[in-house]
Amino acid sequence: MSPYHHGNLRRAIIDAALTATEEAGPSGWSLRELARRAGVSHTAPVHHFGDKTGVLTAVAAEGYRLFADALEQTAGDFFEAGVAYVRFAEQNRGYFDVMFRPDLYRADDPAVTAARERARGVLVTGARGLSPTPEQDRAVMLGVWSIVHGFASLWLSGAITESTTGDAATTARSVFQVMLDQLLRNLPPSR
Amino acid sequence: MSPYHHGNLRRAIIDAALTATEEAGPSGWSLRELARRAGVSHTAPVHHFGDKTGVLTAVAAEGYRLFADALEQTAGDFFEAGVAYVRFAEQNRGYFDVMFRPDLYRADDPAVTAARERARGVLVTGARGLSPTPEQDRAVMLGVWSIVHGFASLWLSGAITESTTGDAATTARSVFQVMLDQLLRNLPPSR
DNA sequence: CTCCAATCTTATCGTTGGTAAGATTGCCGG
DNA sequence: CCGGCAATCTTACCAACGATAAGATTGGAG
Repeated sequence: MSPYHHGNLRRAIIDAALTATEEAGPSGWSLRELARRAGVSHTAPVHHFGDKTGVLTAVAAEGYRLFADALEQTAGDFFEAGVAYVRFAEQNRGYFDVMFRPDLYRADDPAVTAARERARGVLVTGARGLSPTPEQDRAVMLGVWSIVHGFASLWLSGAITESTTGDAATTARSVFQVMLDQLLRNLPPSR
Repeated sequence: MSPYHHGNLRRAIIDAALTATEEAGPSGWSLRELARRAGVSHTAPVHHFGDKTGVLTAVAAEGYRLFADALEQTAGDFFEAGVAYVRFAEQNRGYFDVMFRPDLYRADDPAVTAARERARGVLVTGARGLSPTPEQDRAVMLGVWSIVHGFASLWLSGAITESTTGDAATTARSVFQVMLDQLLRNLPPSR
């Protein structure tokens, strides 16, 4: 029937973790359940991930890679980077729900930190020159990050969805417009 | 030695859940461990909470009550309500880490929804009249909520702490100042 | 003082994460 | 073509977990 060797078990387990996370959250599934979904014994994933934390670490690493890709593709348009942030969260909540829960995985994993820093870079460079004074660069960066991340988090937790029609990106656009309008318009000419 | 009846097991279990959550996150402890910390058998909590989800529901309910209290005490000063939001998250992360993870508890619990709506009320009424036009009231409310919640979340996840000296409230103050400055200053006179 | 209801314990079950030891198979060097 | 090694997967097992059932203890109302 099914061959002894799965073929691409690593991929299958990660995919199973993603769909399971979308269905019941990162704490709503067991490693054994992922193995069942992949059609292997419950210890087969050990060889690829070590333990359950390893699976979540792999999900986080892959998530941050895709996340950084999505942000970088907005190339320069800082407003759209914010929208992309929210869109990623909505369309990839399996990744997102794990990524920002560092207590669930090994946050110091090299693959994770590398991709995370890449994503962070888009925010940092994008916020540079957005603030009235250079001293406030950091505050603006944190502010923009906060509003974007906060909206995405609230959306995923269902706090916003309830009383809203349309997708997250559309709603986010109108919110960011009001909140960042003056900030984006009042750019000092020299910076 | 220890009496058959604990005295106030419900309180003891909730407190144990809070400290355990602060130490290892809401998924980092077992119901049996809480019972051990309280010095009772591992099934004693059942009578008070039903199951593990019941404990987390009780934590969330109590958290939202304290949260609403903290927000309401800022009475009118919307800026300080935002700071109080962040301060609550920092000083009560045991509660906060559970509250905004509705997949962990029964989010439709009456006690939870009541206190949550009370907290939400502070935000909604505070944001009213803050936007340039009445049509944008909702967008501003979501925006302010997003930035405040986002900052608190990022702080707790350790994303901000790294490169910052001082407590969360101080940093939040400087961030909110930059981001909400113009919004708070440009209030239309009539509203 | 009695009895009932609240509270807590012991016993047990199926499931989980993790480890150890062994079976299967792809594949590389000869 | 093939021998053997390393990667991959399995079965067997363990302690811990969440949950349920049945029974023991105790405080308090009448």
